[in-house]
Amino acid sequence: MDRVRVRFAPSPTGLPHVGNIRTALFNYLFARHHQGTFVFRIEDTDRSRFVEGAIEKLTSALEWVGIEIDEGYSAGGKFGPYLQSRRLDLYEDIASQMIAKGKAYVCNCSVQRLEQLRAEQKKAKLNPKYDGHCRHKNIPFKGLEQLSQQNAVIRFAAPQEGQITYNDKLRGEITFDNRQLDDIVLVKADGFPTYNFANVVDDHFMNITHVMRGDEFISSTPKHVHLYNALDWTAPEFIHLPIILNQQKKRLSKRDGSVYIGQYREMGILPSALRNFLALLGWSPKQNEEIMDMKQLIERFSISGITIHPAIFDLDKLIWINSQYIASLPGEELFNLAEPFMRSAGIDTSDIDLPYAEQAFDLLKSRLPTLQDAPERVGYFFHPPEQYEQEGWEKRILKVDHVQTYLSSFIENLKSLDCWNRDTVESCLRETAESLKVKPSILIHAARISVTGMTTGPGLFDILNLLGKEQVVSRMEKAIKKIAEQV
RNA sequence: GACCCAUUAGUGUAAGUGGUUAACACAUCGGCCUUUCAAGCCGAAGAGUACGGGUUCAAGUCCCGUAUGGGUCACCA
Repeated sequence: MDRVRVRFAPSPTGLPHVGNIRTALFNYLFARHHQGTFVFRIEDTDRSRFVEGAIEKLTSALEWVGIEIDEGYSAGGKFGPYLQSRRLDLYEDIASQMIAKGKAYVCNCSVQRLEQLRAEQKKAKLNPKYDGHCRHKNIPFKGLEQLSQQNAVIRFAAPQEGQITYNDKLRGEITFDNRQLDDIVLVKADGFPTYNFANVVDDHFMNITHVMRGDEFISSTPKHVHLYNALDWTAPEFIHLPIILNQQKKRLSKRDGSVYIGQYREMGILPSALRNFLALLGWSPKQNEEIMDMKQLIERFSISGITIHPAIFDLDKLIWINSQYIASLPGEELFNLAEPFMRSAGIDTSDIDLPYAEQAFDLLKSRLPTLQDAPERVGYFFHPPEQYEQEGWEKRILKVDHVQTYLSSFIENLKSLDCWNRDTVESCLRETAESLKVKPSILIHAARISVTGMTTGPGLFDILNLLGKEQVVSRMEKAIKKIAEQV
């Protein structure tokens, strides 16, 4: 096999979608697995759909999930430019060569005529298809720039009989009847090439060996193969990736919540987790291990593991993967990642002691599905509880006889502690409970909600230890005051 | 409508060229651990492979049909 060269070639028409990045990731993993090259090309041939800033967002989405561009837009390389709108001369050159050889022709059919033609064909229950009206009119080609004045396009003189078969690496041979195919437009009246044309020309000149793209291109691939044949070029290998559907097996849409990469970032999904999840969307490794870092993904990725049925986007699974990654992170790193989420929830982290925050996150990380959950779940390490969880407060405080007495004696005993650590705090609580003749759990639960405002969380002694004597005492005193108000 | 692609427990995926009682993960349920909630560990239940034919000693695996879902038939990509 030649040295692998693959490309990710999105059009800058909107925000980067999970499907886009999944395609990019598969290409990237394949390239890296074979020590090949990952090329990033921008297909901006539709000027009406161009969205300002889209290219930058695409680039940063790739960067965020850890895909490095070896060659292409923003990275450079010897097959550039990698922006199709800057390669117009090339397309013009190839198109005129094709016209000269009778493989393409200028067509000045009006849009109205084409619409009418399609309407009639539809009425007659025929396949909508260009009828070759201009195929033999030999309308002169005066260059791309003249096309709009001529109100004309360039069409491919496609083979009209026989069959075309191409090999899809995953599905095997796929055959189409040439009569089904059309004299597709190669260059539009605005002088820009169509996807079908530019994609073939660029893949050829950029020496692309494998085209890995969404399976919506299965039906248009025979047209591309015809173009390669007409130009006497060798076609690359084709690999069509399954579409991504939602759990209702419908096309993933905005209504499903999040389809754009940026939204996952906002949700507190780690890039490593999203990448891992995306890799599993339409691909499965030979072994059963599902948590894989980039290195492992590259090592294990192979075309034979790609699925051909639709891949279903399972958000629960993504969150599970995310929690696995969060739990495996060192507290310090987790804190850095969570800090923006803490800030936007109104928690001031500017003068937090780093080792302290680190420990807090170490305690919490096995119960943190996403970074977005951090403010709510670790908040009490950064500020006293503003309110107490209603049900828990009733059950663990209001319904417990003499609870104020219990807490008060616990406070007194804690105050007299010389050495404050997890063990001394624990034995202090257990001794207090014993002298009060209550089960330790009564005191534990009451202390937990008093100090954190919550009924769930890490082990109480870890919490008390980290919070420190001063905080613990003042929080419990505050809780006692609140009890007094309510009794 | 025509053409092309797909269809395995609730969900996602595995089962190289057809060959033991269809495997793994998520979710679910139970147990252990424990002050709670998670995590972790152990275990359970759950499909006979969309449906109907056929080929074969033997079929998720090959062939045909039907159903369902999806894609393409643009001067979009």
